[in-house]
Amino acid sequence: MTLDDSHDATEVQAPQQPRLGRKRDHSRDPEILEAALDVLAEEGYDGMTIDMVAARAKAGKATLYRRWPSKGELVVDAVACLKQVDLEHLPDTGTLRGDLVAMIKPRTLEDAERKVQIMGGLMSVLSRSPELADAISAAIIEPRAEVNRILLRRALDRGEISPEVDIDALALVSPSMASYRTLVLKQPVDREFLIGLIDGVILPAAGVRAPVEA
Amino acid sequence: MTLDDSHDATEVQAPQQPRLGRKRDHSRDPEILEAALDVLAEEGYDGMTIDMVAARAKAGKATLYRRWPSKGELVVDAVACLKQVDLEHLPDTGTLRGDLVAMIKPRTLEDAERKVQIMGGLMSVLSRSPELADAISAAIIEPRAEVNRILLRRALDRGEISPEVDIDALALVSPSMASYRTLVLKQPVDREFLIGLIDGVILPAAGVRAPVEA
DNA sequence: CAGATCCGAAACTGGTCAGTCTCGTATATA
DNA sequence: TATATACGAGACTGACCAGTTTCGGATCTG
Repeated sequence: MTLDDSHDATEVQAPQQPRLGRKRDHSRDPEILEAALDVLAEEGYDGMTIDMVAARAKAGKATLYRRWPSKGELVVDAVACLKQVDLEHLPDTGTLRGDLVAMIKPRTLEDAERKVQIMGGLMSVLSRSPELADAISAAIIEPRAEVNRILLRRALDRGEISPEVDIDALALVSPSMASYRTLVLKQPVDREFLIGLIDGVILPAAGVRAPVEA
Repeated sequence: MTLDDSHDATEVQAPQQPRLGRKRDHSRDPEILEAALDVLAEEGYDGMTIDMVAARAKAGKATLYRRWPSKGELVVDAVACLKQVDLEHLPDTGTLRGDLVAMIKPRTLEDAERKVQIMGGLMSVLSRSPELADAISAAIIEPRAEVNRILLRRALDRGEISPEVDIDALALVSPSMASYRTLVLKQPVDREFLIGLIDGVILPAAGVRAPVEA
């Protein structure tokens, strides 16, 4: 949304002639947005300053304001630009447990942790800014839930889990517990934790029979 | 901690002579701390100003600084003053489900919601202030987990759940999902949600047989 | 009533930060 | 080489806010 009518589409990928010179061109937008996300994850919304973002992107503060009218809109854009999980290429191993375990990849864990940190840094602003709340929801919250819904629905179609299971509710178990563990308990969401979550909570709640005795 | 060596113990409950005059006395500490918690829950740490707290407590800003050296310490004190759950008088109905359901009381839900809001408002500051992180942990996070651990341990002793269940992990399901629902999804943690959580997730994960067919 | 104490109100100080503006430079076109 | 554009750097402005100080009034003590 905030993205459509602004600049990204035209400028970010504008080919022009990328000269030999270092990195100027036009449109350093992606670097700036990435810098904003980094600062956001580390400092939170209120702790983030425009100077921090500019410095990290090695850009001038004025450059940021040439592209975004305010800090708030920059952040909304940055969040909206978070790369999405590819819902088309989810693991399909034939079992719910297989799919869930296949989702555990170092790359995915890092990505998820960063998003959770960003979400945490924006937590107290969510109530103040519906725009931002929508951006976060669309970029982080919904996709994560949707992945689980898809895997659970497949398991349901396969007859692996009972039709009485509340898929929508169950899809939120992993995002909830991972966020809480990262933001509140400050503990790592690693493979061990996730396997325990899958075998100890999600599969039993889904009514899958043997929680796998190794 | 930050409480012990300061003032509360002597001033908060100092009887003195509560004269007929309106409400002066000495030690409006409780009102001030309550005001701080209210503002905190509504605005978050960075959104909260000392003037807001003073205004809400109908006190002068100087009065706050006469008692606390900084905003940070005021907040730490306020959080530490949150009234604790009484771990001695938990429901004991004879079944895990009975105990968990008995924990659902309007009073408790309100109290929990406020604490979660406060936690959310402090989320982005947790990394910057270990003191505050400790206060939150001791006042909000640990007690909530401990309640569940106690109920689960009782169920274990009763033989109601299998010894293989990871009680510590399971005790975090409810706090995690309730926090996520409140702070991220902005949906109410009401009786319906909690019953669904108990019957759909916690009891199955605990290995309790019949999830109760009404 | 006289002195001491504590209060709330509000003025004040200093630092920080969002947002603006200027300027010297580097690039791109021609 | 000349012109135009967009950049990074950084000075600047104005608002806001933590923390301090002042002051007039109300209460308690004697």
